Amino acid sequence: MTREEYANILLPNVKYTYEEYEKMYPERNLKEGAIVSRYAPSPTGFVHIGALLTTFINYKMARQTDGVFYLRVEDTDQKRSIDDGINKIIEDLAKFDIEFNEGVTKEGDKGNYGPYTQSERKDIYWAFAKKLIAEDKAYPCFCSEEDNATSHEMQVQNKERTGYYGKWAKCRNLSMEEVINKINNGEKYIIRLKSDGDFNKKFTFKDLIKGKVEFPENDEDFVIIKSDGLPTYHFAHAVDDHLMRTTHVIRGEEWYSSIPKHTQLFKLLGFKIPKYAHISPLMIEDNGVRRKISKRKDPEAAVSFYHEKGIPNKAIMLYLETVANSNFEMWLEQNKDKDVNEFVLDFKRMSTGGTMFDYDKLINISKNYISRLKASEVYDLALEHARTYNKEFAKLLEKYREYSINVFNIEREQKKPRKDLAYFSDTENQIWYMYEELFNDVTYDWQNITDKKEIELILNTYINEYYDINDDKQIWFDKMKEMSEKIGYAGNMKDYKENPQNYKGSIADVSMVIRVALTSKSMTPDLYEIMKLLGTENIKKRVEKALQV
RNA sequence: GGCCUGUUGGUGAAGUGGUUAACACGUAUGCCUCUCAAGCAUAUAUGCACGGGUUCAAGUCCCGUACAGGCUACCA
Repeated sequence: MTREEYANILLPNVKYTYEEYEKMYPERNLKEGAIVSRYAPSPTGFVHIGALLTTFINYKMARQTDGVFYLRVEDTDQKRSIDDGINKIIEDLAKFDIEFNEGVTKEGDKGNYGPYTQSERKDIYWAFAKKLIAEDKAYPCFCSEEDNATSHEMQVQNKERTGYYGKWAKCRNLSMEEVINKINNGEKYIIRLKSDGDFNKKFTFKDLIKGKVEFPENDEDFVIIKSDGLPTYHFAHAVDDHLMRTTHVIRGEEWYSSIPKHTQLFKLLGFKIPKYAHISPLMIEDNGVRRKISKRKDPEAAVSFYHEKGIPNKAIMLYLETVANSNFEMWLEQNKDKDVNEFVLDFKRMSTGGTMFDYDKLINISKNYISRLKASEVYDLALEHARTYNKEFAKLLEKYREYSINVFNIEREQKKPRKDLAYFSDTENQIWYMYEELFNDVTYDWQNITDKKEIELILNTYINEYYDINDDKQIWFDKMKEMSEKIGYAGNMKDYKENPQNYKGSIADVSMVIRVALTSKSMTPDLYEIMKLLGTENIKKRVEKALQV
């Protein structure tokens, strides 16, 4: 029996040979330096912030080099897969403007390197597994779970390294005849790699982010084909990334330790080793302990958390970009007029340790981002958020579209726009008083001036003698000064601070009374602009209402 | 237990052997034709985890310790 025949018995009914597959998926014809990268999730239907970071880096690297970014579904673990999970992932990523130019789409596969779903590539994996068996670089293993558990226990007891290697690799030296006999007896088997590595030998490896490192060679005969016939991650990674002609494998740090396995597999398969970049995880502080952000424990791990909070997706991307390359912030500062996409991401500037997830920073970025938008854009985003999370308020926004846009425009179109809205779940809280419908059960906190007579004096004097909707801002302010002085208040803060005993208070106190009467709040944006929008009728109504209290 | 990696202010970080350790966030105070926000100004590090060593000179190179993270599955 030749080794080819033997391989055929172990992995029967394979349609094509590995040589044929190699021909089917030729080298890509891309310009020098173009990066082919991918996002390869398990279809769990859930994108978390760490995955989004990794995906973004993959996407951006391909894009900035005119390369290819594709989506591959890693569903070799059927237990973890969720129906429709991949569609959810595609939708979520689209919200962040992450789009694929190849791979799985909602309408099926796109591109010439498919199928892009691992469960549909069984024949391909088998073809390459056969090659390894024929070359005596892989072998069937009949060990049961219990066998392995026993070995593991003994290894722990003897303080030896755990794993299926060396003398623990019981099936490694089975002869072809012994194997055939076992198969004829109906024994189940998996395929393991016949490792040629020596744990006591080291090799150096260069990671694009972490730099040069030494690893011991892999001597474990790890599984490449599982009992369900599907490949393990390791094997699928080697075969797929080779055949799909991936140039850069950019993935989470949890894979870093698998480098000895992966490079060995590529070599044994005769593949060119791709470049690797391992991204350090996003960390979170939990009771004084830093740990990797976790989907299960941390609400902020789920991308949906930010959606609910109303942090714009673009702001999240800006934050992730600063996490990826901290000089991005400085670049933004110096290139305000340029498109964000012009920023070039650099592996060398990525953090080698875990980055603490900085929520305050995210909020700050979001606040700045929103402040640079046009009022109509803010309106659109606010409405979109309200439609899902605050339906009543959404109705108001829709009913008063133009008016609402004007509200969002207060102190916006100026060189230093106002920055008080950081996320859209806060919208109503920020502007509710601008809507008559919501201005019902208000209470007034008059701050410094508590005497009712004074309040009446200020409001009446203002409405009857000074207020005119047609005043421009300067006149409006001059009048405020004039009135303050007339009724015994300092017209400007300097005078008041110099001789407080000469006045009942200052223009600030007078303005405050008007502000509270009109909005019921002591902190608002520019009073003049608010009044302009409220209009004479509402202003009079609100003053009356305030006087009745 | 083993194998890798990391450790600069409250946080993210710049820094790759040589003056007073960038910058941003946060915090505090002050300034401003009204409040708040913004803006501006100022302040905010027991000398870069700790202990040794190399060097004329070390966050910056070497060794050890501590702490943290990842991996150590027929999961990805």
